[in-house]
Amino acid sequence: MSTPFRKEEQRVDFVRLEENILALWEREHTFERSVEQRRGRDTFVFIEGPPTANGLPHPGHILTRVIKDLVLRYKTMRGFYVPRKAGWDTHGLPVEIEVEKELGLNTKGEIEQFGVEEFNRRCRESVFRYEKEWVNATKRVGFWIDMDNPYITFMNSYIESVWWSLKEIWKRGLLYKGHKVVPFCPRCETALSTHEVAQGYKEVEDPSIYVKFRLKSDTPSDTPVYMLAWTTTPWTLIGNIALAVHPTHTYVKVRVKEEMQDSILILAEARLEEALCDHDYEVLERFSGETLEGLAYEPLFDYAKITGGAAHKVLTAEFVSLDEGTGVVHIAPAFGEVDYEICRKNNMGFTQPVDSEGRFTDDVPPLTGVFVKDADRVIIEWLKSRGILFREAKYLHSYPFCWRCDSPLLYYARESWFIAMKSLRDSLIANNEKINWYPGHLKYGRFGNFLENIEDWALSRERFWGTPLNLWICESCGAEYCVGSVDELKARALSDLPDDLHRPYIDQVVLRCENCGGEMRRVREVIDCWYDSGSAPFAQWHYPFENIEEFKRNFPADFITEAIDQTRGWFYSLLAVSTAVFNEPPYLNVLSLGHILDENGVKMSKSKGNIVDINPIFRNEGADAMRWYFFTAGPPYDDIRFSEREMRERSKKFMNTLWNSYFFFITYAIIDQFSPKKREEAIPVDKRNYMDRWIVSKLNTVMGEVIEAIERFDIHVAARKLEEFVVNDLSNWYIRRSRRRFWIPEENFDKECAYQTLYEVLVTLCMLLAPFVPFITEHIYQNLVRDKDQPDSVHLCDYPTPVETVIDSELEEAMTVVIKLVEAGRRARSDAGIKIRQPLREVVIVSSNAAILAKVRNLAGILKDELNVREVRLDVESSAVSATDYTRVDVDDTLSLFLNTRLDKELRYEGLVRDIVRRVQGMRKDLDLDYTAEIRIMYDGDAEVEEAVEGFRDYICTETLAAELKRGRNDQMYGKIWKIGDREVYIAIEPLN
RNA sequence: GGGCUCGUAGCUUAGGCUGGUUGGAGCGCUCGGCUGAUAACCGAGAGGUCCGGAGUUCAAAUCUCCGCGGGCCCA
Repeated sequence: MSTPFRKEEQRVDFVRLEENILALWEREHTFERSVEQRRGRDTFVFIEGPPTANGLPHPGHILTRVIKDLVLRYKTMRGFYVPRKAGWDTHGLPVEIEVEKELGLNTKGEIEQFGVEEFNRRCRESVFRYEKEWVNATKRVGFWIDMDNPYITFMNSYIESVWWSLKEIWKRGLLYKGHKVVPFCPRCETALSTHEVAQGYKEVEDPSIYVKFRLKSDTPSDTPVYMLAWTTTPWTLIGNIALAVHPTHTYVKVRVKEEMQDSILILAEARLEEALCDHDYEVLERFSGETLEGLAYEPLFDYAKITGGAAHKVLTAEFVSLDEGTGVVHIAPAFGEVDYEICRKNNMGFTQPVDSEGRFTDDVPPLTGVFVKDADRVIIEWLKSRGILFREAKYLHSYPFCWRCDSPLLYYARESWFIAMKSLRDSLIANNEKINWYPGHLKYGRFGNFLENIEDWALSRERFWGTPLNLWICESCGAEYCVGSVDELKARALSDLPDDLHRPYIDQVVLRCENCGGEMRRVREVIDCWYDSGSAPFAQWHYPFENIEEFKRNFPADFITEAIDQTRGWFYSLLAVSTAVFNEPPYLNVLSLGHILDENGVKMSKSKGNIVDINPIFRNEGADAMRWYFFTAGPPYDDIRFSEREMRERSKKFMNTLWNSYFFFITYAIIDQFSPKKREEAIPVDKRNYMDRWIVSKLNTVMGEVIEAIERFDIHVAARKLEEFVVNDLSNWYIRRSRRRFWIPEENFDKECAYQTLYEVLVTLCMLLAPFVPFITEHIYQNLVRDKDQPDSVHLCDYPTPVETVIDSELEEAMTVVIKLVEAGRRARSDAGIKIRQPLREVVIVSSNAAILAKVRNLAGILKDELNVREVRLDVESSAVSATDYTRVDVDDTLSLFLNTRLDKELRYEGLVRDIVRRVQGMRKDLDLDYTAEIRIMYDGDAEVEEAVEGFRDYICTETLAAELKRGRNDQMYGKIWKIGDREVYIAIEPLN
């Protein structure tokens, strides 16, 4: 009879193993089959958060991918149908910036000169370049996802779905045009993302001026009263629309001595000292800020063309700070986001005296064409000459500069299209109610708070590479039309449609205005790429133009996961789009992951140069090692400090132990030609010995705990339970305690039980571990399971579920007690200075708790073996144990162990013999003998040695596979003189053949 | 500046919701032991202001507040 198992190397090359498994999966289409075989079952819907393909994948991306993979493999094994469509986020400024760098372009003007057509072609190309790296890493790490049919946000079909959804929003009147204040680089003529802004802060000195705004009064002859405001950007005064004070803080009216004359000023009481500096003053009145509300003041300049509302009034606002300035804030809606907001809330007007290059427009004749920062000096002089500059100083603060060209950024209002998310606030909150967040605090914490204070979504971007905003405006009558599909566009276009819906082609498409018959042209903007990815639930299906049923079956998603920074990113954009279009939550469970930090707990970033390269890890440690490290390092929702050393140690221990357990089995199963039985032919678990019953029971208990933990996304808990089982329960206890059962040469029932048990445990363990470490488990499974009736991949198996009938908690508890007693016994030996090899007469277990004693009684054999004692005695009280002969160790209040440490001649001889056997075994190993090789032994020593050896002759021969054992010396053999205790023993061996 | 979150031995961490024996474990270190699956394992030891401070309480790593530090998001 031939063995069904293939031999294994004791030291395995995990990297090569993984490469072989990758090839196997490829060859056998294992992934596709794992999905297909569940078709018709309940669907577990997952949406892949499309990676932004503008850089190489780093460890954080890998973490996200393996967590996704774990959950999806697990759900598949649990019987769900889990299709997985890959996705690529391909639009957006980051892609454009990469291309700009390559081409050496800096401004939008330069891009237009270069040609939008070619520019966008390169953007499209660059995205594919990075995609390759992603595909490789994704495959290598074992993330099973369908990358042959991905959704790609730049595809016409995707764009068409996005257009459709925007039209739905437009039809509901939720799409409007407004202004948005953005950080803007006047030289590059482009808005910067907050991320880019954050890169460019510098300490600079700016002017700090205190300006007097004269309040209007009914009688012009009155002594003028001024509001004293403070600003560090004098040029923005041209755009002043209002002043703001805090509603509840105390303000004062003071008489202040100035060089020429006294003046009456109003400012916050708390700012008096600092703002008035050395000036003498006299407080005339005190009042709260709200008394000032609505007062009108004289404009500083009359240049501004103000549209859409009132101007030059005092407003109240909570954001007014008393930490600096005067407590009176100058408000210019064109140059500050809070400024813009407060004006809008109070129906104030708007004025924009600056053009897109940061120069004053024709509206400001003396300054026309002057760059705003250069106007500061001029404006200060004007104010001074008019006597309304109260004070001038310098102010040191950090201010953002363009990371690319180093120009100071301007906060600058640009026209922008918005989605009125504020009006959907209640729906957003209601939909959030239906979502389970992991970790739970996000639901009402970071995310919930964000929804409570939601702002309208500034949707448009004045850029090139993005989904074109599908709005056409009539040149004659100003009518606005949102195109919701390609067909619609075709029907109204005056020319043929381009093959590509991107700029610049789409900009050529002119529509006939239904209103006046005039020509409609598209607005120039593209849309925020967050809207693209937020549309994934339907746009990946090209809904509603295709796959209507497919979409309905896959909405809402059961599960998504990304890193925590996506809370206001994709997690939000999904909810926002879905709420606006369907008024449904787009996902029901969301797992937010922590970030991967470097070894020192600092975020990995390009600029810090601390990004760990994952490719060497794949080459040296392998994917399973990395996966296991990520799964066990801590809760998935906490940050992980990535340490390669830690990763190696953590995974080595687990992977090696798992491998060695398997290797042990394979080695002996081949020797014994063990072949696995079908379930119905196997020896029933309850007929097997207690160790077998224990490990099976433990396995099933752990199984339950693992499933429970994964369902809660406590992946670290599940992984650690499994690791503990493999290392402690299986390897270090079950196999170590049971190995002699495998060494018995002849066939017997107990050995069969041991083989069957270890076999079953290993196979089941592979299934339990398959979602975590898919490579090694597949490899082991491939060798262990050869039956044609069984699935031919571990990933095609059902996830094991606990069998209640084999769980024996009594036995598990008993074993726990026994393990504690073994530890106590070892300690007693250590305390008494007697090594384990020396047999002892007895150990006495004393407990007042009869139930505990009963448990120990059944497993007393283990104590005998582990503690190397002849007898185990149980007693309810310790009085029968004499103090002199026994070493006592307490396990707890109710359980103690007494080790009899008295040695007689017989025990000493046995100890001596054991030492000799141990030396012989070591020498066999020195000679690299096969486990089954027979040997001849020569020994020499004093009379006691001879007496001991002769007394245990059979024992020695059996243990060392010796056919001959003689006293004497032989220089031809491999010999050594050993020091055992305080005597010398000569031992020599040679193999027989 | 604001919100959320994390902060336990040299390192990685359990426990924290539900306050209550001497705060567990792994790696590393020292000593001793064991070893024919296991560069593995076992025993002992050194190593902790549980980030700091205040409060609640008979009792705080745990609950509350205020700081400090890391992270994320937002200003």
